[in-house]
Amino acid sequence: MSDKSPQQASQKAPLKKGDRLYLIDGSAYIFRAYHALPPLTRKSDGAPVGAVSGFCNMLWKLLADVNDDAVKEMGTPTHFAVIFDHSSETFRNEMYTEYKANRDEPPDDLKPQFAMIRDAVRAFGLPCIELQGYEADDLICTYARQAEQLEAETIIISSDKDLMQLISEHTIMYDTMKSRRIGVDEVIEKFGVGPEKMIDMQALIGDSVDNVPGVPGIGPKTAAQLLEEFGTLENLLENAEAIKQNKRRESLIEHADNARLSKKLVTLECNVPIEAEIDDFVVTPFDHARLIEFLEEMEFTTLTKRVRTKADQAGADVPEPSAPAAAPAPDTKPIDRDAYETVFSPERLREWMARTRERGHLAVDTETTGLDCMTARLVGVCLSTGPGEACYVPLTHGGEGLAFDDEDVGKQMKLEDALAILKPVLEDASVLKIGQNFKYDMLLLSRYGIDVAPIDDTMLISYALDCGINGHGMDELADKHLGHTCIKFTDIAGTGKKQKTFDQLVIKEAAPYAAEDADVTFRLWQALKPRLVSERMATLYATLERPMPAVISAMEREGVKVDCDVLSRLSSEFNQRMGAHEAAARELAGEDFNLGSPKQISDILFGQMGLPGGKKTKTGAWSTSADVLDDLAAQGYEIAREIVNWRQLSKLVGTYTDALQKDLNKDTGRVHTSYSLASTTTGRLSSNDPNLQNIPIRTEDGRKIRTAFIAEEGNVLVSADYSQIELRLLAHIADITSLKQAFSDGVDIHAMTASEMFGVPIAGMDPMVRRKAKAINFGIIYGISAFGLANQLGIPRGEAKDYIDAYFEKFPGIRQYMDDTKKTAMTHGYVETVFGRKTHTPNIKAKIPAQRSYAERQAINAPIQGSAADIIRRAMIRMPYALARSKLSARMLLQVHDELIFECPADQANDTRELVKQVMETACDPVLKISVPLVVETGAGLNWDEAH
DNA sequence: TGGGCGCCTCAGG
DNA sequence: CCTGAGGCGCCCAA
Repeated sequence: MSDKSPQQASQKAPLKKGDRLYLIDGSAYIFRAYHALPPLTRKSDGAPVGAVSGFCNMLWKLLADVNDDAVKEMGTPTHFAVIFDHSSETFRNEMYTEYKANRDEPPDDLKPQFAMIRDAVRAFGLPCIELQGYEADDLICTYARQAEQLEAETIIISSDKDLMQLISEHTIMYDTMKSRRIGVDEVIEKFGVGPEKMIDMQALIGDSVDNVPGVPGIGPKTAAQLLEEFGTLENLLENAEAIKQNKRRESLIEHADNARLSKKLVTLECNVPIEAEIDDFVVTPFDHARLIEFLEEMEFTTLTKRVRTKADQAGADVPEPSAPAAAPAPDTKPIDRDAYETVFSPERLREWMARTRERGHLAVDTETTGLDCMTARLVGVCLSTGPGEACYVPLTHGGEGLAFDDEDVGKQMKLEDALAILKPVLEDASVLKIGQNFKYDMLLLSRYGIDVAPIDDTMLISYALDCGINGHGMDELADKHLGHTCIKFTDIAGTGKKQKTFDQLVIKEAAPYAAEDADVTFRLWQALKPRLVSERMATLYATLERPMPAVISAMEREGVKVDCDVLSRLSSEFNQRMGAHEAAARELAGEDFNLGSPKQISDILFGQMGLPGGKKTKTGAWSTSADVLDDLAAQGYEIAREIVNWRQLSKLVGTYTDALQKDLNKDTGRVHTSYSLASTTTGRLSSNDPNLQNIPIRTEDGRKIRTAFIAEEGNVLVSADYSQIELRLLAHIADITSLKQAFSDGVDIHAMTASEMFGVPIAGMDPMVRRKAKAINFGIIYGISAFGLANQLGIPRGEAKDYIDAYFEKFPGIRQYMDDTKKTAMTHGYVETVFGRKTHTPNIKAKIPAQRSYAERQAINAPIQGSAADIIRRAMIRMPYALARSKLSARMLLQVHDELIFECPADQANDTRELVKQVMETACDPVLKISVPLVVETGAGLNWDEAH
């Protein structure tokens, strides 16, 4: 054993005589569990988890079940570690390239489980041991031999015969699947020789699976007989001449070298340069909360229950683990910008990757030439393996001709070299990648051929925890959680027209800024991730947040095809008509003015022309909004009509027909919006650059814009939208029997509301009456106020109040729901959706009544809007998998709150519509039963207008 | 002169 | 109620 300083040693528990060291052969277990256990998938997202489940059950039994056969027989572990193979290449390949060469790739539904199993080990608070270039067996050998010298008992959990050479008086194996102990006697019984002869035995018989040659014609029986007679392999080979049987003798002589090589291959290395020591493996009390978080995330309900029961018995703090001792509070060094390394050589980068694999996690941040990740180029990569352990890897600084002098530019490693080193780690299922707004980096890296997985996103963790309390940008989070002020990008790159892109920065100056981002991201992860458990948001995060970056970045990268010619034609049509309105308005005003300026309009109308003003704006000016101008137009003031018409067209040109053409990506010929995953307080997404969630539909002119969104040749657009989802959720959440019945019967919900409120029959109903009821239904969802409804319907406040009263009279359950929701917000400070997403409502206790009412309306709206958002998220997360399973090549392109747009080959339109509908309608299954049917309507067409 | 920012208005759900 | 975008107009710095 290497010697350690006393301080370090005192924190450990040295292995001593009589202690029991359990070593799990993790890699072998994974394969066996995968094949032996029935396939099991996680309900929420269909991820395969069978092997993980088996693994967790085994760990739990060994560590916590006093009645477990193995533990009863072997005794409770004092030290415990799980050992994994690191990669397929080991030192054995250097002496024999064919070694394990015919191993197949693990099956697709096993691969993702490797990472999960490592997560499981960590969740159990156990060390996860692996080392580059060595097999798990070598590490096990090294540790077992060390334990042997200390006369401790070693229990190797495996049934691999390669490990049988380790068996001795103090070292045994245990096969948990067969509940079978394998000691010296068992080896002799099975192979006819003792464990000390196992190496020679294997060298003779070989192993076809691992490509160990052995000696042809010699099997276990013969080998045992020969070893019995000659003692050792070497002795046997030297005296092979003496063997009587012709075949056997000749084969041994001919293949003596193979036998010797085989011996080397099967001999385990017991002097591996280990990094973790046995003393570190001491079993410590469970962090039940951490384990439960993981198990819940995996949706292992039975085991979760078991652990909970045990935790309760032990009086453990679940779900509120608070004791500082329990919380992993690593002594975090303060942020030091000068301490970061700038990585120039592939060798150094490889070393960072080696450290990453040891840690099992890596914070990643990319630096690029711009904010649009569909056009930006990669400039550098920032990495952090732990707090303060960060580096910057500059790659393409000074890209296109140097506008400055930077001696470091020439030292940068080649982009493709760096990517080749990074890719295996970024894609390694056993290394967790951590990012802040990771969707951006993932999309960028996907353009460079790297699919980052698995991931955590600090922005989304913050969103799950603190929605409604603060924003979720890195600078704000760093300030709040780390008390650290980040360097702003504009501080180093300047601002405005002269702002530099990242590649134009001097590396020495850029590096601290860049590396800091990765460091901060890592520290934020440390600060925020444990809260998911203690605040019981782990499942929400795992099911509704964590999967989003991958799904959304795929959509963004896909983009949607836009026909520029259609947009141009519309632009000129609208411009022409605007000209006519503008001329008419000026004629009527008798002077020139800017129709785009509310201030000038107000001056003309309410000043010079003396028209009656309606509403005032927040700042006290007369409003010129559309409904005010509509009123004036209705009173016969033509100028108001002209202004309204001009404005509408101006909006369409400025925001859509002209603007969208600029958003066309030159490489793809498509428009790629960006979805913001954490900018709403309800769980909705928002779309920007350009916003494709507010493409007009309500007016005829506006709808023409939708005809410019088209499908690729031979394809169609498929649209699928939830019908009335928010009202349905209101009926479910507030538990309104009559509403639920109406939805089950499939009646016209607004007409039904009108009929109830005003006592008129549905058949032959006045459309105006229905319109009122519809406005009220929407008002209810928004946490109605008489003021708002009056505004909406253009009726006096008193009348609006009468309607609301009539509504509450007919649906008393809704008033009840509203009161209850306000109460919840008051007592808890938050409201939540059907899936447990929280929106915090800090203003609910505001002194100012207007502020408080506003907060109350938010509180009423958030659970409804948010539940709908959760449901469509679930559908989106499942969609890629569902499409693939149905062998459909449809791509999901857009989300507009209750609608999803796909593009698919024309001949798959019907199948796609059917599948999409099915997935969306069953999105709540199986965790939640909604008491109203969710109905999805679909359409298909050559453009978005036709598809809708 | 030009960048930054608040305001108003309006597109969608 | 939840959003994002564009234009205007004001303020401030260079």
